Amino acid sequence: MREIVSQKLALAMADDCIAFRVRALNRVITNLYDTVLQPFGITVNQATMLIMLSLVGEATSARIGQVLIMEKSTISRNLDRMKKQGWIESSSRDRGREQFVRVTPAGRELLAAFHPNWETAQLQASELLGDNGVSAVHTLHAAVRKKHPV
Amino acid sequence: MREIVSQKLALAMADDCIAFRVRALNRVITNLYDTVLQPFGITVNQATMLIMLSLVGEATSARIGQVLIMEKSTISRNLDRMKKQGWIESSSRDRGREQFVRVTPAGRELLAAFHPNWETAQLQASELLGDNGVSAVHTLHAAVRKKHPV
DNA sequence: TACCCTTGGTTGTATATACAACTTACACCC
DNA sequence: GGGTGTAAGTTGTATATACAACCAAGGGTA
Repeated sequence: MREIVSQKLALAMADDCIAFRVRALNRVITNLYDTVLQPFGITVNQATMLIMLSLVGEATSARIGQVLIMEKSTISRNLDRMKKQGWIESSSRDRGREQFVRVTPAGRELLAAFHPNWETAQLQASELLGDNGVSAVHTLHAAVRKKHPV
Repeated sequence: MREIVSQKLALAMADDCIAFRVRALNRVITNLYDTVLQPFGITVNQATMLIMLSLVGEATSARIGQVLIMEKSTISRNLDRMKKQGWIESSSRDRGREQFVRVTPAGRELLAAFHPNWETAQLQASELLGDNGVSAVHTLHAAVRKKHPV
């Protein structure tokens, strides 16, 4: 009896679960990008941070978190790895507890270097998701953005 | 000069990047579910595996990977954790290298117990994404499913 | 039978992620 | 000035994830 009940619940959850679907989507898409970026020794996550920093010039950890919707401890450790690679550096504009980081020339070179591969991944992702799928992704991101304003 | 070039590239990537958006979406949605499931000591990932196993009765690691689009090493370690919790057990139907797992009664009880909280997360996610967003998630998942047939 | 190949699973290593606890620097207020 | 609180970052711990390397079992074939 309990088994029948849990079966029905399981079926309902499997049919509707948003998290499962978003997570599977994330794994597949992340893999596409990580695969094409792998020759450059950078992950798609770090590439995203590099792109964002390149755009804004320099930013604090907290600012990166707002823009990219990332947790501060994740950012702290990722910045460490990127500094070790020489792609970013601490800015001289630090004041007190705030530490500004900016992209180094090597970081900018890397960004230009991996751009074609990023295009490849974009193309693969677009083909996989279709035009409607791609705009859906933008719309979905805009929706979560509302709850995490920049 | 190089800076100007990399700026333009960065802008293009930031504007269009599918991976960044999917990954941010994943973080936000995963968080909703993990938060409401936290009192039960289960993560949304493990809950997904529990639901799937409950539906199919029993399955091998490889089968779980096909259905949930998960890498075998991830599954191996997650099954370990779930066994330690007593939610699943090895089935007697093992043959050779294939190891079937199935949900225990305790696992079924847990599933029934957390169902209301899962509903809460579903509601929150639906409100966040809107009706169109929710169906977009289903469509996107169906698209990746095509490349990872069950 | 012996060899080889494929498939299922585990383990090592590294990144990504989140929460909690902690440290430190600033700001504010009395 | 001194206490108090808040905000920025770091570090500990645990899960999730992927790839590579490995081991084991089975199957096929010469």
